[in-house]
Amino acid sequence: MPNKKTLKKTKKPVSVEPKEELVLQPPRGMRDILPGDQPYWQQVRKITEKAAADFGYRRIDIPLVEFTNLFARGIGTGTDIVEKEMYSFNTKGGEKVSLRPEFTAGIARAYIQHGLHVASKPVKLYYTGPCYRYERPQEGRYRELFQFGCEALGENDPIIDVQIIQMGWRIIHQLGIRNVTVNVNSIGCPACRKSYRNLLVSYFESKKQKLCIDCRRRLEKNPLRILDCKEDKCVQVKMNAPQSIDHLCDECRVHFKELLEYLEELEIPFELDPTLVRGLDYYTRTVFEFFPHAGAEEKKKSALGGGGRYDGLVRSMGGEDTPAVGFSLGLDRLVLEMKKLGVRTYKEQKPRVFLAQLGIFAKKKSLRMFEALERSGIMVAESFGRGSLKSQLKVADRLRVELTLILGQKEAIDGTVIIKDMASGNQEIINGDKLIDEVKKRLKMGGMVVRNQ
RNA sequence: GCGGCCAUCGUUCAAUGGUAGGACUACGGGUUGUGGUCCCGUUAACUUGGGUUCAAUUCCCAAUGGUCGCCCCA
Repeated sequence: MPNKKTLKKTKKPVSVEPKEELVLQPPRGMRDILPGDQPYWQQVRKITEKAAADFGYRRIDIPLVEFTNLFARGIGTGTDIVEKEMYSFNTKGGEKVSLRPEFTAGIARAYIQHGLHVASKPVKLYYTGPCYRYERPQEGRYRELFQFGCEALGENDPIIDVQIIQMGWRIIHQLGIRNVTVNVNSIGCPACRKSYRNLLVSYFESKKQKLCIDCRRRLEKNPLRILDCKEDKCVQVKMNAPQSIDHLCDECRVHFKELLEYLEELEIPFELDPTLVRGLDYYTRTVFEFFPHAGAEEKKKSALGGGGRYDGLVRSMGGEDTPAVGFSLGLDRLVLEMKKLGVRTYKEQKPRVFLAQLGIFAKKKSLRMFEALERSGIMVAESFGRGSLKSQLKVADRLRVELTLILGQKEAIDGTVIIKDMASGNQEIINGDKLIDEVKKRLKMGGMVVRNQ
């Protein structure tokens, strides 16, 4: 008889069209959020939606799929997100579409399309849902990521920028993540950015030989990004580089100055970070990121969220001139951070009563009894599929219920129920009509006893 | 897209060039309708594809996935 190995060897070479094997795993970077993690997610949903409501933001849902050029135009063709991270495909009808890598472009589109600008300004919108980026996954970084964010459209006053920062910070704080600072910077408007850019280029040109290879390339393509580089030698060079905040035009400078004043008014820890440059083209003036500070031994952490002003986006997409500012939070990262910090979430509602049945007649009757208990607001657990009373009690014990109701053949016929106190083990036969009242009474008593101890 | 490390029951940790063992969990049992401990049992894994070899879970290569760093971002 051939053994497994020889079978393997004699197997035919893979045919042109091999039978596709079912892989019990989602594609790379995709993951399940299992019941064990749901309390965290539930908490995140609760806090974010509360904050949105408190600040007067209304929910908007936009499609997961948009035309690819919406993102290309909105986010910028030179950005990494558009250049190499989009899930793009052609539909059967030949449309070029992509899964959204972020929300802002789609929201700007919807804002223009539906004439949302007729509402009084600012128009405040919030969103939540998945986005897709084809990146190399690692901790806190997935190809399917969940975001929550807010956009305020039609308001130029820096106080709204601060309010946006306040919201983001408050959400993070309320989730129990207390070790967070806000990094802020202003990258100016297109006009002053252009002159600053020239200044930067000429500065780095003079120090070109001291830069890393990547940065020499960036010098041509996107010199602002050199400020982000972590290479030691580049860090050295950029220490003395001209800073964007020193070269803002008058209007942008005033905007930023006011923003800082407002920010100081709040008790939010913030840091001016002249090297903060965000990767999306549409940003103007204010940019910010929420950073958890790492402990001494810990590696550096990635941003929990960020945002900024995008005064030119709506106009560039064909809408009217609309200053706007927004932020988004990476929910996966928030959950990750909550878990790391050991943040407590709400307790799942646990059943306090277990219903056990024995025998065919009782089994049938227990269905109704279960419903009656549920209807009167008593959360009941059961394990109807199990036969023996013993195994049902084991389950009841594992669930740590306070009471177990036992409905056997005899009780079912008599119209009674055994009510068993799990702590003491004492049990009593009571009339079926009085069951609900008795259970309610006992559950309250149980609570009192615990408190008096 | 680039580089490092890793890959064994559901989880976790072993061992081994001759196909794998424990712990936890799950399920069942320790007689007739009663739970926590204890005891017994059952289910359950070598990521995939090549190569070396008489023989690969073990060695080599690749793919895939995970993780970490870079890039970038939430």
